[in-house]
Amino acid sequence: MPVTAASTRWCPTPEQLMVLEEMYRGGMKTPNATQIQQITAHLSHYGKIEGKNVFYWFQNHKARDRQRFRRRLTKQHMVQHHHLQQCQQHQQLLLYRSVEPFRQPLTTTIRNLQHHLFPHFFQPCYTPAASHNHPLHYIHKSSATFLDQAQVQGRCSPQMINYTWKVEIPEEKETEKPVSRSYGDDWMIITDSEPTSTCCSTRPLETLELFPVTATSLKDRAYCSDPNQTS
Amino acid sequence: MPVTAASTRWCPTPEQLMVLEEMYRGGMKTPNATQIQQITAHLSHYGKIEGKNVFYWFQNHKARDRQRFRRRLTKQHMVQHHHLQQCQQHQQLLLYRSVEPFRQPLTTTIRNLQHHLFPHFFQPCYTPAASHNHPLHYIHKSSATFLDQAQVQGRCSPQMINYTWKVEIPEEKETEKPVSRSYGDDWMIITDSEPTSTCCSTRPLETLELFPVTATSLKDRAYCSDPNQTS
DNA sequence: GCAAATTAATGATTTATTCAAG
DNA sequence: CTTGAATAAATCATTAATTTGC
Repeated sequence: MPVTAASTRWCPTPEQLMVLEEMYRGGMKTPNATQIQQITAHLSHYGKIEGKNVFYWFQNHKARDRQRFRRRLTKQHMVQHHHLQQCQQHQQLLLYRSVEPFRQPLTTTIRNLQHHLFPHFFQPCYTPAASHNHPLHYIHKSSATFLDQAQVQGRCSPQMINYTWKVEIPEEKETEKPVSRSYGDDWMIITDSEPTSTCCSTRPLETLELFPVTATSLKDRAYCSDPNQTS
Repeated sequence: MPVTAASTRWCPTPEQLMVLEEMYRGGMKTPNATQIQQITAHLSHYGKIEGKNVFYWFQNHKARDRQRFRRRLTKQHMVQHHHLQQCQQHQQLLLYRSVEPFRQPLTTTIRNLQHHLFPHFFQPCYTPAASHNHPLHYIHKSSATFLDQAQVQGRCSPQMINYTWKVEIPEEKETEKPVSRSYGDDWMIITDSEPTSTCCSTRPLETLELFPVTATSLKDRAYCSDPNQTS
C-alpha cells in the first residue's frame, strides 16, 4: 500500500451527484460526447472530474435503473397499481429521451426535445454548502443555459467518446438534414483529466462555448413492455 | 437515398484486412488506444480508415472468434481431438496476450510480452498488389518495428479510447511500478478521420513517433476452461 | 468510541447482443 | 450472410457504509 496512493477512482462530490441525478431524472440518459464534455466542464467547478466519469456515471446509472426496475418487476407478485405506476414513470422518461438520427431514423420525428427538456431541468432546488468554489445554484442556472442549445448534429459513437472538433456552429438550426450527413465524423477527444485535475483552481474553464450537440439513442425498449421485435 | 451518400461505414481493403488478421493471429486481441492509433496510421496507407474502425474490428473479431468457437463446441458432440486442438490454439493466444497492469496486478509477473510478441507478428507473407500507395510488405516491416516498442505505461480504458498526450517516454523502462501509479490517466482520443480521410495523399502521416504503449488486459477466461475464479 | 471485518454501492472494464449496411 | 457499428449486460474492483468485538 503506497503512502500517497492517490485515489484511483473518481469520487463524486454531492453537488456533482445532485446535478447528474437531476439531469438523469430530466431525461438525459445517454449523453453524447459533446454533451459529456460540457457537463464535465461544468461539474469540474465542484471538483475533479473527467469526461469518462460522466460517461460511466450515466451508463451505470441507466443500467442500474433498468436493473432495479426489472428486479422490482420480477420479484414476487407485484401489486397492480404499483406496476402501472412504474411503467408510466419509465414511459415518461422515454418520451424525454433524445433521438439519435442513425439508429432510429424512422421511429419518430421527435427531434431536439432538449429544447423542451432542459429548461425544466433544474427545479428550484435547495442549495447546500458547496464543497468547492461555486455554490450549487450557479451550476443550475448555467447548466440550464449551456445545455439548452442541444442540437442534432450527425452521427456519434457514444460508447467510445466521439468528439468532433469542428467547433463552428452550423447555420442550419434543424434543417431536416438527410440521415447520412456525416460532418462531425471525426474522432476526438475529451481531455479533462489534466486540465481540471484538482478542482477548478488552475484555470478558468470558461464553459467551452456552446456548440451543437448530437442527440442520442432513443432505443431503450424492454423497460416496461416485453421485448417484441420483428427480427 | 442521397445521391452522394458517401459510404457510411468503413470498408476495409484487402491489405488492411490482411494486416489486421495477421496481427490478430499473432496475439493482438485488444489493442489499446496508442496501439490503435499507430495501427490506424499505418493502415491508412492502404485506404481510408479511422481509429474506431480498428477498435471495432478487433472487438468484433475477438467476439466472433469466441462465438464461432463456442458454437463449434456446443453444436453436436465434438470430436475429442478437434476440441483439444482448439483449446490449445486458444491457450496459445492467451499466452501471447499482453498484460494490463491495473486489473491483474497480482496474477502474473509476465509483463511486456509484446517484446516477444511483435517481432513474430509479421510472418514472411505474400505481397499482393497494393491497392493504394504502399505495397504490403512495407507495412509488414514497419509495423513490426513500430509496434515492437510497446511498453506498459499505466492504466487505460479500452472501450472509450483513452489517450495520454504526455508523450515523453518515462525514464523507467519497467521499474516495478506500484499498483496505483497513475500517470497517463488523461483522457484523450484520436483524430484519424479527417487527417487520414482519403487515403494518404493529404499529408505525410509520419507514423506519429513511437512512444510507450499500454498493454491490455490479459483476462480472457472461459474460452476453453470453465470460469474458475477465487472471487 | 474505534478500528478491524463485512457488506453494500458504485466506478470502471469487458463481453454479449443487437442493429443495419452491403 | 457477413460484418461494421453501437448498446446493453455482466463482471471486476475499490470505496463507503455498516456491523462487530473490544
